[in-house]
Amino acid sequence: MIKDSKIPAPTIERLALYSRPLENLLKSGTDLISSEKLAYLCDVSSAQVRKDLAYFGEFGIRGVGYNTEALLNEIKNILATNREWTLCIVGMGNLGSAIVENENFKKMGYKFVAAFDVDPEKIGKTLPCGLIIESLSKAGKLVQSLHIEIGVVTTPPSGAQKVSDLLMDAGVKAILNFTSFQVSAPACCVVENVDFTMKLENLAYHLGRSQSFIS
Amino acid sequence: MIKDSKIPAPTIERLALYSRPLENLLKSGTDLISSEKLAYLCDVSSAQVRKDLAYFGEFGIRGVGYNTEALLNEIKNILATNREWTLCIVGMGNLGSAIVENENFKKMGYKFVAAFDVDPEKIGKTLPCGLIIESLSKAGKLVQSLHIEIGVVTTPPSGAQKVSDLLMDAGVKAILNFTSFQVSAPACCVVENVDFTMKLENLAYHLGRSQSFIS
DNA sequence: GCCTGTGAATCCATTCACAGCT
DNA sequence: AGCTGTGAATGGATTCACAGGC
Repeated sequence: MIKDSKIPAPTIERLALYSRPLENLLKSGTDLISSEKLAYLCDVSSAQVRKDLAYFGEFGIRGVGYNTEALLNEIKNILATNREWTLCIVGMGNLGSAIVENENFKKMGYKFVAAFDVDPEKIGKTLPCGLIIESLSKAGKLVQSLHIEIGVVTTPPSGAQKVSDLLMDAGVKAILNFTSFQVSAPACCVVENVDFTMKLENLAYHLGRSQSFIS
Repeated sequence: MIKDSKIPAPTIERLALYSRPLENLLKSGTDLISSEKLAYLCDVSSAQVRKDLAYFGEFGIRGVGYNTEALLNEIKNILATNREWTLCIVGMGNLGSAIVENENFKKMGYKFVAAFDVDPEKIGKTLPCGLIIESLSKAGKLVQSLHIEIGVVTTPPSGAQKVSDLLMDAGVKAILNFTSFQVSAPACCVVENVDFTMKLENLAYHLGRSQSFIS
């Protein structure tokens, strides 16, 4: 199904991007879409859309466009988002709680089956979603018995690497890290770091520059 | 202070990255750092560190390295994070609430001065941080009177563009968008889209591929 | 005529390798 | 000797432009 080995990382990110408007188009009954239109909806170039898709096959019809539903299915298949994934989360502060409760994740097939913390105050409490907060010391066993595939880290930054290592040792194959500490991992695992204070610093940079033009 | 116009976007992102370990090094009393060491801590190449910094000036001493404190200050100055920024947030669901409460933001100088929602159930409620949730209809006036510079959007995706437009019309110069809808903006404004379900899809892609090697 | 798929050309970012300073 | 700063070389990704099929 997949043509060949080396696909640019930005291409993968954009596939996820493309799937968003496709989902909407499908609901609204639009069953045909051109690269031009999809590109517009995602704020990229049409050549980019065509090239990205061409890495994985020939999904379109020349002179016509892409079938919305078929294309969306292909993308989901490529991204492996047409199945359920089993996750756990460590660090049940404000952010962690918000993330487990997020209905969107569940809708998209990301299912939290365990929540951990080290704070004795929190351990044992039941979350609105029904999960009971477990001691982090149980993570090793639960990752195995519940076949947890992805670990989400929302601890303070100082604990991020240790927690990630613990989860990966226990068998987790991917880490989604929300702390400001850049987590590293062996080649067998994948890590995504999502530090959103970094995004704010980016905004600050641009604002700072445009303001200095005025003064 | 800044050498010239076109600086690569990845460079800006990495400056924020560099500031994290520098902050720690400063606290631990390390007052000298080489590009090699800093690179190691951030998981990039030392040439990359030097090139990134060289866009903005000559901060190091040949044969010696960089002064930790001076370098951190330069970076903060470049990113314009050595001052306070005034923010508001729209959409007080789980995620929105978690973000306003985030102590880290405040510590870094990002100060929320208003929180909005459209849900009459939520309007008027007081948040733990002390802010009262206001009706979105008051956003126009409050953005002006409180000199709000950055708007954070944590609404459902369907409302993201409308809310962003409203905030930008009112005078906000930057949007941090947490919804899955890709918000676009006029040239005078900056938008950062932080869709973390996209990060999960990325992980799923890699996991899906490595599993298909086994089967 | 219209729109996809794709080699070729272009653009951009990273890495190399070394000159220059301490 | 050690480490920065930087032109030159390399490697990737995006855009161009058009051939191929509807």
